[in-house]
Amino acid sequence: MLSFVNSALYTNHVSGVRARVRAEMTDEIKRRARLQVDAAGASSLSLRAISRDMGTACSALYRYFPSRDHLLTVLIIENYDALGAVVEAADAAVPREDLAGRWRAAAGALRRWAIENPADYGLNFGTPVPGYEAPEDTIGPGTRYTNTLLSLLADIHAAGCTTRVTMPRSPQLRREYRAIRKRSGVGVPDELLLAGLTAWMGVIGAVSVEVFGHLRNVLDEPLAHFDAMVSMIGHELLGLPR
Amino acid sequence: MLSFVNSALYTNHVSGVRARVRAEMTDEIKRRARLQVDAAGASSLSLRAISRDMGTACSALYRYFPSRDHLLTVLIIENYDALGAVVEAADAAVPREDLAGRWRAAAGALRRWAIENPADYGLNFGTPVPGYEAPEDTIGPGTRYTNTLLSLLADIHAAGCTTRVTMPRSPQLRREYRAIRKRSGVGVPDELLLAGLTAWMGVIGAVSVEVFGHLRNVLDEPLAHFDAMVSMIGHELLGLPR
DNA sequence: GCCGAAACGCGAGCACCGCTCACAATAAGG
DNA sequence: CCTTATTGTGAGCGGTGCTCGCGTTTCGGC
Repeated sequence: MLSFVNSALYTNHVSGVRARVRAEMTDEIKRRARLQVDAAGASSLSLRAISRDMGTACSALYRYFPSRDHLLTVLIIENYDALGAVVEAADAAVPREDLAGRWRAAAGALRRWAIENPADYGLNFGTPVPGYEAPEDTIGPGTRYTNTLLSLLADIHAAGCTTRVTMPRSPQLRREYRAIRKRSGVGVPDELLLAGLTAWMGVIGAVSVEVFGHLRNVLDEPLAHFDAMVSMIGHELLGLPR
Repeated sequence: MLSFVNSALYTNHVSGVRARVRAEMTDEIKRRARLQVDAAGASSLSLRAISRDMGTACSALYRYFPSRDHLLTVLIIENYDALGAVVEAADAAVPREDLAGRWRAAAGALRRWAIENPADYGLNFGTPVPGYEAPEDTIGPGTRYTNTLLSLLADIHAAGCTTRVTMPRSPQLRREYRAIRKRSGVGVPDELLLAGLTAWMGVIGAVSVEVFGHLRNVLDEPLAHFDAMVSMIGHELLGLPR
């Protein structure tokens, strides 16, 4: 998929009255789209409904977004950015040396954002739209919250925390981890990388299971369990002090 | 939502030619629906397309399924059943006393089913359809694969495996876990329950992250990491022998 | 075997959707 | 001022889920 954001059309010029009203229009469309997604899920986002609410012709919206999927892509990008912002802020609010507190804060912020924006979380972390398949524009912002977790992992390693986790004797897996280190620039040993990936997937799984409704007849108040799980993962897998 | 499966309409009588052709028709609709879901995702399941392929009027399908959502519900129930079957079979194929092997087999079977049926996995474990919200008919079959994991957890406890995991001093969480024990009838201690829930959520998270495409620029071959993670969780959290 | 009742298939139709296109109105810039 | 690019419009195409009245077919009890 081409990066429509930077194409000739759909580009806001830096100056001029027309550019300003165009930006306002774009924001208004996104705002109403987000309302619809939050109210009834991404699958029922309707450009016609937006145009009806705005009092314009439905075809006018295609001057701002080439298709419904592109509008969804913009929402996904903004979601990744918002999630990255809250995770970064939560991490930054804890003293650098309190590694366990930073881990708990980052994981808790991710969960809180998901609980407060379930439709947005579902849009980014749920079932992908069939023909859609994540355009290039999304992978950049998508790494923002994972970068926070990765640099936390690097700090954990730098602080000398030792994992109890051991690596299996798998050359293929060691090659994979080496590639991750190269791409991310985070030089943590294999054992800590395995622990960190497991911690990440555990948090994503816990949040997904809760937000997607699979805990309805299991836990009445999932927050207590989530906190216990995150603390436990930090101590048992990441080697953080209690 | 009412349990339409047992309503006066949509119920197959036990005898008669008409009942048989009705059952065949129902199966044919489900078969083609599953083909559509696997090909293009659940959101693009179209009763009209099914009727076109079958050469019948689209309104005729409503004699068999009251709505598109009810057809999806039936598919979800069958998915839970199929997943439960493969997890049970994988667990049953390992000697009872090989607890670590059973854990690896069950988790691996869940992942394999998800990889082989990504659209079905997304249907059951992904973003829920907005107005939909899991009717009562689904929670029964939905517990089948979790029951396998729960009884495995009970066997782990009965075998005397000791978890390193410790519980936080939270009366609320202990109350929640007591309720889980009561509902499930599995009498494992709080620490093992915390470890087991974490293990379950870790597996769901790992599978979701992979199936939903979030590992594309992270891991080339996620199987090796998944196996390492599952083994590590079994050893470090569930207290299983290596 | 007959006959009323239930189930069935059909086609038209309603309201909605994404998206396209020719056309008119409008604003920007040389 | 006037050309040119941008914007808004409304009709229209093909698609969707779903409803309803109609005629037909089959079942079950008498």
